[in-house]
This record gives sequence, structure tokens and C-alpha cells, in this order.
Amino acid sequence: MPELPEVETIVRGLGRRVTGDTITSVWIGSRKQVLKSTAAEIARTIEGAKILGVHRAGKHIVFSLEKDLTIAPAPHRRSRGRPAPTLVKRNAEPGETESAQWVVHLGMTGRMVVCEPDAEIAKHTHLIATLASGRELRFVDPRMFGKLSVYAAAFDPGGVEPLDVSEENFVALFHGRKTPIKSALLNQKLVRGVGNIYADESLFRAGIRPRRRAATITRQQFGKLYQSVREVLREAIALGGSSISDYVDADGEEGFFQLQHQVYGREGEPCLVCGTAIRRVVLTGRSSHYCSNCQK
DNA sequence: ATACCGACCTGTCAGC
DNA sequence: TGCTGACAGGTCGGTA
Repeated sequence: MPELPEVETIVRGLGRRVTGDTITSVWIGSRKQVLKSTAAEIARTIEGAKILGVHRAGKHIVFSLEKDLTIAPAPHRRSRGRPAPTLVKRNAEPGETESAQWVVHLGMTGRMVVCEPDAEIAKHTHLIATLASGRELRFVDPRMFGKLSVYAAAFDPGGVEPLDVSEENFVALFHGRKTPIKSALLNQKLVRGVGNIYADESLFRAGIRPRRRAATITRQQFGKLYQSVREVLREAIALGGSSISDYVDADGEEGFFQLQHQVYGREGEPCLVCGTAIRRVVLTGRSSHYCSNCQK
């Protein structure tokens, strides 16, 4: 469900709450669909690790971890059924540390929740990390399209950050591509973080139809698209993202950008600029919304 | 390369 | 009340 602005909002909330805290133990559920690394790898990596910070890479949440190898990990909590994987014993020099990254992708319906340990465990909870502060960090995902993974080296999902990339580099990504521009915008290996809502909204602002082939778009229009994507994402971040159905950030707050949607979810309603009924077409299996008058 | 499709999952809502 | 189908913010893999 979450795209760049929602993940950014969640990451900021998580950063405020868990930076500097330490994961003392972890429980991982049995649903393997949500695990990209094995449960043992995840447990081994994050148990006993201090959270140095939380950042976003595209739609991924990245926890930067550091483990002091000279401190023995806390005893595992075994009350939730699954025995914690055993940690590898190793001899470490005093003060020796190991850094790692814990990466969470929320898929369509994933949530990261920081709560008290006595808070009710939501259905579809797949991971519970107990923190030294006494709170818990939980991953909940009904549809299980989300993914949990750990990396020893810096995590890089590929693609460029739309809010960091220069206009020239942005435009160059699409050069000569015959694919519909919306498909290209959704391709995370090109631009990372743009999803269905913000692709539609950006294309509306840029006056470009979703099916338009990238190779037929002029340099000037690409300049407009570059600006539009960045404006839309920045405005959405400022409003805490878009809340549709059940999205909430790490503090349980809803975003408000959905009130600014010009085309997404507005099939049949009048275009806010010209009054033409907004159309919905299916492109690569995704609903695409546009104004046939404002977008060419 | 690209484009289209189904698959992966559960939940919700509209319509009958 | 309950069934059915469509649809949902994402991504991957197969096939032409």
C-alpha cells in the first residue's frame, strides 16, 4: 500500500521512536512468504543489535544496526511458540562491533507498529522485536506481500531517488524507451518509490497520458514531469502521505494527501481543472486514472 | 527490451 | 444473511 511519501512518513516516526534503542529479542512467525532472508538469519542479525538509525530507500524501510559482539545477547523469549534460533558463538575482541541492515518492505498492507508489550497482538503479526526500552516493534501484514530481509553490506535496491536525482539524470532514464510512461515510472529499477497513486497524480500535473510511450515525450514535457513528480511527492510527505482504507503511520496517525488527489480514485468525477469526467483504464494490471482533456 | 498475464495473499464492499 | 466477484497503495516470474 505505501509509496514513497507514506514510507517516508513511517520512517520518520520510527526514527523518532526507536533510534538508539536495542533489540533484545525477536519472535518471527511461521509465514515464510514475508521472509526474504531466513528466520534464522534475521534473528541472528537483529537480536542484540542497537538501532543506529532508520532511513528510507525507495519504498524500503532500512534500519541501520550495530552489534557489540562482546556483549552476550539477552535470553530469548519463548512464550510465543517458536523457539528462537540459536546464535552463533564467537570470540570477539573487546569493543568489536558488527554493522548490518534490517530491511522491511511493506508491500500493499504492511505496517510497523511500536507499542507496549501488553498491547493486543494484531492478526497477521509476523515479527515482534522486543526493545531494551521495554516496548515492542511489530510487523503486521495481512496480505503478506511485504518482505523482511537482512544485509551485511549497505542495502541498495537500485533506481534513483526522485527527490535527489538531477533533472538531466531523471530524463536520461527514459530515453528511447517504448514502454508507456506510467509503466516506466512504476519500474523501481529506474525511479524508486513512485507507485500507482503518485504516478497517476504526477502524470496529471505534467499533462501526459499514462499510456504515452516514453520515447514520444518531448524534452520539455519531461522537464515538466520531473517537476511534477517531485512536487507531488513533497506535498504528500508534508501531509503525512495518503490514507486510503487503513494506512496509518508509525504513530497511528492518518495522512491527508488523499484530499489532494486530482485523478486517483476519481473515475467518473469531473476533472478539477476542466470538468471532463476522469477516466480509468487498466495498464499493466493497474488502474490508471487520467483526464482525457488535460492529458495528451 | 517489452508487454501482458497470472501468481502471491487477505480483506472489504457492492450487488444480488 | 450470505454468496460472488471486483478491487486494493506491490513485485516477481513466465511467455510471446
